[in-house]
Amino acid sequence: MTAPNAPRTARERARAELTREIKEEARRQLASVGADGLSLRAVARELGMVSSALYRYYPSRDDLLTALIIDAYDALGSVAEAAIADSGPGVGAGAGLGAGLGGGRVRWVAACQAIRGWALAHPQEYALIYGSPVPGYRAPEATIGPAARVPLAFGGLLRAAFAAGELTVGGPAADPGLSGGLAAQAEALSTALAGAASAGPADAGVPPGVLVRAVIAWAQLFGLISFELFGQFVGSFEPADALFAYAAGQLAAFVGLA
Amino acid sequence: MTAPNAPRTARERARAELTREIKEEARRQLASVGADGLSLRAVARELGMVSSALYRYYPSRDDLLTALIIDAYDALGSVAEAAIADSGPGVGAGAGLGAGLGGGRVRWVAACQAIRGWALAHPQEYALIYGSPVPGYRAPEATIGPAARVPLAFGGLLRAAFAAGELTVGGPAADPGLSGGLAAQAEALSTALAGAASAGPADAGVPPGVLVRAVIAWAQLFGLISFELFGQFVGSFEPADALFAYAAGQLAAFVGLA
DNA sequence: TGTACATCAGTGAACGCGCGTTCACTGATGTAC
DNA sequence: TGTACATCAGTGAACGCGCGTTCACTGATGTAC
Repeated sequence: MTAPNAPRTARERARAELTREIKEEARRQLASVGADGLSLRAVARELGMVSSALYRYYPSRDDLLTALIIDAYDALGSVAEAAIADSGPGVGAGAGLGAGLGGGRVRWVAACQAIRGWALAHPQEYALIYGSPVPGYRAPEATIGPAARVPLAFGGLLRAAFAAGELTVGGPAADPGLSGGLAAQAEALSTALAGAASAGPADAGVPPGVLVRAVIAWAQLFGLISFELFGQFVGSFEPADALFAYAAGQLAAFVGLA
Repeated sequence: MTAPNAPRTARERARAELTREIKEEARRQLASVGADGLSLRAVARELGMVSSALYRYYPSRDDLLTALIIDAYDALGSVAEAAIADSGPGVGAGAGLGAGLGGGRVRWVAACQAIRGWALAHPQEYALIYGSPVPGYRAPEATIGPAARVPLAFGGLLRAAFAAGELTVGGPAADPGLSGGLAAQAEALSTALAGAASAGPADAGVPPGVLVRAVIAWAQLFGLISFELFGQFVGSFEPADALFAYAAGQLAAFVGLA
């Protein structure tokens, strides 16, 4: 049996290609006019077809938007995953700058930098998934999986670091501990993470305290990127490279990555 | 001389009132349809006037939007300022929960909570000023002052805490120090802050390291709020009250407020 | 206090625009025999 | 290999909508004498 999704006939090949081209043109327009300015008619115009023809490929404008959202989540997700994978276990132990740092910390910083890099290169796509919601648009279920890739990547990183003994649990002084409700939420998330990851049942979950801090750090990461992208730093910390590098390191320390 | 801006004639009173009513109706619509859905015609319709009449009050749609943006910044700014002022120096030293906490820390947490509270109560106004930029809209200079109120309030808080000896400078271990460029940016911001505040020339500025951390904390605050508001916590940390309370405390510690 | 003129708020019609979506159609591509 | 039919991509016109903004107008309110 050959690949079941490979297009065979000329018609199928043309359809697959146009479906892709429409999405690419839509992405191009998204980059210049934003999500609300995205128009089927403009996309069709640019592609040299009549607007009604697009309906053979996407049943509505919202479906096209959904495709772009899923693509954006997937792109950012694989960027983060690749950054984590590429700064492998050997890097931290190697010579030079990385010496003395745990692999987990190196991977954490690499992931943060990679995410910021993607956001700066694709601001409108970033805004599409992490900016204010498009009014009247309700994200369908199909976006949930792709949206979870970045948090899952961080979760996997932490699990590995914890297993390797690189996590300083409850490190910083003056940690008042978690309230009951917060601990419960963290526990629920921990088991969800354990279920989603391809981990054996004996694999211990990350302690809830670390998880809570990781969620905070995750939100912070996107807070920094949004501020930079949406212009809150104009006139002070711009360019924000140094600020971001510093913050990424601080965040790693905050979650307990030595 | 009486107040020069007080309306005297019936015409002037009517004009002032309608200018306000238009803005209020626009704010109401903003809350339900978002910034892009805001339409002059709809506002006029709701007010029982003809759309062209609005042009006697606001020269264009963008001017109306600008008025809403300024109002939103001002509302959030005064909420933050009030929270800081109301949790005065005596609070931290009082009995009960606050015992042992510095006034600066109490004020910090109060400001964070107040900002979050306003954002949850006015999500669309929050999105207007801290969400993704409205495409095609360029914020005029008049928004700069109001936009600065929240950062200035935090800045004043830190200056007061520093003067009171409540700031643990360079506290947490493993602080790698600031790179040259980052330190320079922080210094520039510090002098700008000192100039903006109503401080005597002998008033010492907050150390740059603290300032950098404060900026990071500031971005984090809005990262958390945005995640909560824009739905990234759906299904895990929702409600986010406990998470936020914990994070606010951690942030205070991060900037050095004991 | 009364009158003549200037100012200004609000009207209603219109301009010109772009949008998403539907629908009957034509012609090309694919499939079964 | 050839023919008959089914499938599907793309066309072009149209529907119905709402928008921001302009403009000549009327009638009411304010001001100066």
